[in-house]
Amino acid sequence: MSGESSAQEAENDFRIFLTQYRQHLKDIRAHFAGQTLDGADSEGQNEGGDETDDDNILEPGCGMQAATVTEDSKEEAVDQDPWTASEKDALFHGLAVHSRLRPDLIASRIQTKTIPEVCAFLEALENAASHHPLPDRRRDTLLPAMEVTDSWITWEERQAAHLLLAEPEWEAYAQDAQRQSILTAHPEDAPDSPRTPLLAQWKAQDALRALDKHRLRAMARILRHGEASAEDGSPPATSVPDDANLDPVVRGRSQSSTPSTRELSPKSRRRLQKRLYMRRKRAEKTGTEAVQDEGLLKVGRPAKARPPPKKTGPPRKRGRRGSAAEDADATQRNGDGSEEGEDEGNDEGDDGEEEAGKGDYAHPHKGGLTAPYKARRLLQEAGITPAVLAEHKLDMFDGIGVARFLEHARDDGTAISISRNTLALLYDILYDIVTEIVRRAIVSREQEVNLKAGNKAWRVKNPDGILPKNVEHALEMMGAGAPPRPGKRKRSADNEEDDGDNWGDEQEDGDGDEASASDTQVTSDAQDAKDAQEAQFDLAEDIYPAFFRLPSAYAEKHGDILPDDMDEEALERELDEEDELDAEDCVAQETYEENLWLSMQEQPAIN
DNA sequence: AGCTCGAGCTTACTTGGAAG
DNA sequence: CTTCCAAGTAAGCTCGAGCT
Repeated sequence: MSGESSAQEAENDFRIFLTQYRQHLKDIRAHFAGQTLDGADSEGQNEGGDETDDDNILEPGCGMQAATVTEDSKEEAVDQDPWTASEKDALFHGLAVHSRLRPDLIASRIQTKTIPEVCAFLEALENAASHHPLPDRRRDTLLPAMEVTDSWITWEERQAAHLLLAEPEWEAYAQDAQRQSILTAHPEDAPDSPRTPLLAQWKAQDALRALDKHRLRAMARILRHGEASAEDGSPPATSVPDDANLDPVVRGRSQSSTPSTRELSPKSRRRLQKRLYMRRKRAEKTGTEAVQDEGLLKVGRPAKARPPPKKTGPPRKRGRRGSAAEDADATQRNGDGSEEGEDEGNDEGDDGEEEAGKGDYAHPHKGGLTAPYKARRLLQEAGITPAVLAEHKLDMFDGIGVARFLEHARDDGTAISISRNTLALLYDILYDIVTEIVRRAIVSREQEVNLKAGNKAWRVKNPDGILPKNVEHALEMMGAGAPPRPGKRKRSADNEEDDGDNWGDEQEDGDGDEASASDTQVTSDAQDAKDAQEAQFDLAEDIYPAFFRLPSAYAEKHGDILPDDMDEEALERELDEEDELDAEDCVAQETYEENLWLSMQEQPAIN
């Protein structure tokens, strides 16, 4: 057949897949919203239809306390905090989304109830259900799990690949349409039109949507500049200063800060001394004069002069080069202004390209802006400042570290990026975890201080301070072991012994020096390596381990799995039934897949 | 405190290829 | 042919760590 008809066929397949995919998406969203497939909310519906006549009793919105579930279960379910209607709503919502086996997830959804309280409520519900037995439901009335053949999976994979390509385009289109409608609602000539701030906001959003390694590095640079200006006490820059616009001398010393040596801490003083020493050594090596300014120098390779243009011939066309390229050019030239030996290069410049090969000049063939510079320029033009990054929750992670992770994430060298939303989500997760750790550490410390206050044998030096061991205790309570402490690379044997002794001492009366606890660490290299390896595979699940609750009905039957007086005939019968059910399921599966293939032949509704 | 080494980072240069 | 692009590379700076 012709390629045209096969293309049409593929397009039709994709439309069918899309219809199914959207339905599936809708179902999943309904599930997580706690709704049943027919769109009704899950209120009052327990899993497996556990309640029949009790709908009115267990209805979450009825405002009754859990203690009123049944008379018999009153004792178990009574607790100090009666369940409000909204809490019961949330509980049934959670039951629909998760299951009765995961009270931890349900409790986290309710937020105001603990796992034991949820367990007590579920127990009460089960007791209530046991007093109102359900009609015997045969297993063959339940829908089997459907297994499809490889050919269907291959077909779905193919369609999914198409979807993956098409989705970003659709999203962009939908967003454009939305923005256009907003702009239409706000005419430009209207007084106090929010168009300008909106456009600026959208530009920033677009610049930060997909963050590749270059943008991540540019972000890290912006944040670093922000921090540096904050430390200097200078007003925060509204945007990253463009080096090209700075005076070369100022730029060379842009990070210079010259505090008096006497004001410096011993650590800073030593750092400064080393810095100056290294400058002297480098100057000796190159035969130049060392810069004795205490501030930081401009890092990076110094720029060479460019050879002058040819005296004959037409002037070079510079039409398509952007202004930034001109700026970069200027940067490179200006950069040399502060360097030693620059004058010679300029003096000899009139000799033209003859001299270019001698190394005094840069190569006459000048490159354009490279990707890192373009990313930097893009963010600058979009008005990305540390405040904007903070607003988008992008100031938590080190951009360089994330960029390096992305670089190593794929072996095939494919360029990949990370979504702004993903980073913001990680920010939220980290925020939640750290908040919980801090909360538990404070509680741990308060309890410890209270306990010790009643006994004169204990001496608490700093009752308001949180100790590392409190944090470790908090981590233990959350099911995560204490992270490996940062180790030192090499220590002499005697030092290690000293540390070992101190470690024990400071564990006992560590109240005096909380901040320097990391100095007291002693772990063997092998242990460090092992811990590091374990830490590498830590996941969020390790922080919050799953809490399973086996319903009491299961626990009671535990002893009867293989009774001694087993009825062989009954067992045979049950196994035969099992086989029959399996056979029926297989037939159902085949029918199901046949229907799937048939549904492809129907023209789907295009939406 | 002086000195050395090396990692890590930034910046600019080089150069082959693509695009106009 | 000119201009632009971008990966790779060179050059320089800072700083941590460790030795003497």
